[in-house]
Amino acid sequence: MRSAAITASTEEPLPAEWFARDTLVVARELLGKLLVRTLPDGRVRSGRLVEVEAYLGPDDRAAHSWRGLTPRTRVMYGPPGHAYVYFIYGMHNCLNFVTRPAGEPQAILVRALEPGPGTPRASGPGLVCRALGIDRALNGAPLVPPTLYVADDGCRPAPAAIFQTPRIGVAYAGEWAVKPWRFCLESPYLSRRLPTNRA
DNA sequence: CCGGCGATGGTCT
DNA sequence: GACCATCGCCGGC
Repeated sequence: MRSAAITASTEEPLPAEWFARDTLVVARELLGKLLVRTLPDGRVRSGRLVEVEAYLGPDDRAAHSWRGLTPRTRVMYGPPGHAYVYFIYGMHNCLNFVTRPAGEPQAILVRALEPGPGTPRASGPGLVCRALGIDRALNGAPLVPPTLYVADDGCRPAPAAIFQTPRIGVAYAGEWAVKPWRFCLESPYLSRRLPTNRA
């Protein structure tokens, strides 16, 4: 496969329609794409996506939208190509990309990045948000430059470098807990090597 | 190296 | 008032 190193080649921001497709296809194709964040002071942080999880609400019991439309899940029901940012465990933010057309509450959680220049390690969903300076102020924001967006720089991971496991931390979700909807790229920056999936 | 657990507050019943 | 799509520390081996 092409080197996983961050390159300076042309970046093409992924449009909202790209995110409207089948969520599992979008999740797989997100691997190797660049996540770019411009901070309020103008500094840029970035990373290559190496670990994501698909949440296929409302049927998927592990998805926040399983219980339907609430103030928190409102953004999941909105149009694709937007950021769904939620706060958890009293101290961490988690970043998702909304997928599917409005009305279908599905999203993809960003779990780990291979950090780009000037970007701290981001091996875990809370750490991704800390590294990129993302909090709930960005909940509902469209994924467009320069604030926050996903770009295709031509990186095409070899299919053999991609693997799937059950999602992390959703053991409560019954049959949905074993769905192999965590998508990973072989990388030293994964949040964990084995899907321990503790409750 | 690993498993257990505390921190800390929003969300929903 | 229970639960939570987490993290990092600490102690035991």
